[in-house]
Amino acid sequence: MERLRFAPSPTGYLHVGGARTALFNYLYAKKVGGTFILRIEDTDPERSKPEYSEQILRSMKWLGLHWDEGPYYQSKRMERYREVVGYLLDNGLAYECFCTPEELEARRKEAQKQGKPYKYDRRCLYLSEEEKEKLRAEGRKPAIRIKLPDENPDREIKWHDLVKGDISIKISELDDFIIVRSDGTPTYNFAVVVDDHDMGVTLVMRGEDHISNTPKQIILYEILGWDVPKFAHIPMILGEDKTKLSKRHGAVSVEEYKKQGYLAKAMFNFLALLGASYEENREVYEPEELIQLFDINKITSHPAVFDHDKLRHINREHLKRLSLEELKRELEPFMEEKGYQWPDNWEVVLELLRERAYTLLDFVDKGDFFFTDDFQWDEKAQKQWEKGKDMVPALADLADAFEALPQWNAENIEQAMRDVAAKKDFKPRKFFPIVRIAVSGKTVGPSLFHMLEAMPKDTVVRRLRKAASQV
RNA sequence: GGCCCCAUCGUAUAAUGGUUAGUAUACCGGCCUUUCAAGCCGGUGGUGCGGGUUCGAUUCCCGCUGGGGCUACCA
Repeated sequence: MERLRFAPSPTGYLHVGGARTALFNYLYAKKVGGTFILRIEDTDPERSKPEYSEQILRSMKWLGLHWDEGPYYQSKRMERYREVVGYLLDNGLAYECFCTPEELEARRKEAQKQGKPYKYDRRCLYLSEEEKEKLRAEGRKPAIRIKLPDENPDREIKWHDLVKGDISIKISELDDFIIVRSDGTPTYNFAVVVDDHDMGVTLVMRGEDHISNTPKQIILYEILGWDVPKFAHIPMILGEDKTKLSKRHGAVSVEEYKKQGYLAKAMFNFLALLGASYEENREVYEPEELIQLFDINKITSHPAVFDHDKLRHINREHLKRLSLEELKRELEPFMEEKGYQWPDNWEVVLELLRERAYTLLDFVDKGDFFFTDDFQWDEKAQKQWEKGKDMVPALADLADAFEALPQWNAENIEQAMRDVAAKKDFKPRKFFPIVRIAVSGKTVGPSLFHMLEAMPKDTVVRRLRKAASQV
């Protein structure tokens, strides 16, 4: 039975990179009937914030990344870490280090200045009890370092990465890294090993930025005599400029995309296909399909640029697939935000609007005139209106014609419009856009006759009269 | 600087030791339409460079270049 985990640190919102890592773990676990564990890595008291944990959990739920176990919090497992450290210390596998961060930083800088690679020099490994007591008396609080095996510096730490293939690094590249801070809290490389072991994790799937941590962790497993899990490192997500995706690239948190009107399903779909593909000629999938299709061997080994255009396209496709009831439900928060009310014929309106909507936000932006009299005229509409000023008075005639219609339907509407245009000697293609602007404030939108049909007659007449009087 | 990872149209990807190097998106053009979309049709655009191996490399090997990651008492 495979056990996987997603282990975010609550130092910020869930961003799309983390979401994709979580997604791949989720897909893998679901595909093989394994367990998906959620663990919050909050060992850094400086940077971890509870509100971020909440935010991350919320984003994961929204995306449909449901975990089977957890969330576990590392901050609640301190006793266990102490226990393991005790074992390491008692057996001479780790040792206290009294060097301060400042001293270490200075040595690092010095080494850099001389162009030498920096490694901790193990000076504290050889401290006598008296010396340690003296340092303690000075008020120094020791950190704890792991003692790396040093019998063969040429020895290579290697593993077969499920995404990257064979990776190896000489043990001499590593140094005695800190596993417990002087305040007693464990560091990432230590806590992660203890947790993954305790939680029975069989496959560690995480971002590529963790590759260099992997050898350290493998050594820890070895020193502790524990089984080493499988590893899979998935490539980073990059921004348009091909550097690691970050805030300066614009929207990066899952929450933001939700606010911008993206469907959870679409995000799920897009992320699952970012750095993987399953069938030619197809890219729109339901989450269940992606679970069935998931194959870790299909994940590419190079980083991928986050393409907003593609996301928009995928979102549009999912928007089209929704039933009108589902669509209405998704739209509810956006309508509420704007203070809009649903018209009785909301189905007709949504049908008209969704043909050119990329996001949920488009419905309330591009379709504002369906929901309120207080809609905005966009810039193009203003300009075109100015150019067609001479036709504006005719809108009053059109209002009269509309009022006289026995039946408010597209055919009658079209006929009335053509009649008025003919009577005034206007070309339909010149006159119709003016009508559109008068009732919607836009130059583009749904089929005009059907759009008008979908609006209450009195609203249309009112807007035409108001516009006509603006000359 | 050191270590590690990576390299196919702008982007995401497919493919094979021999193909007209495919698909999607984006872009451009046409049809359609009152407009914008959608749809249909068509188009521009790619194997980073240099060596090998080979009858033949985009594919395999090496080097280079380029990009990315890590280099913390962050995760």
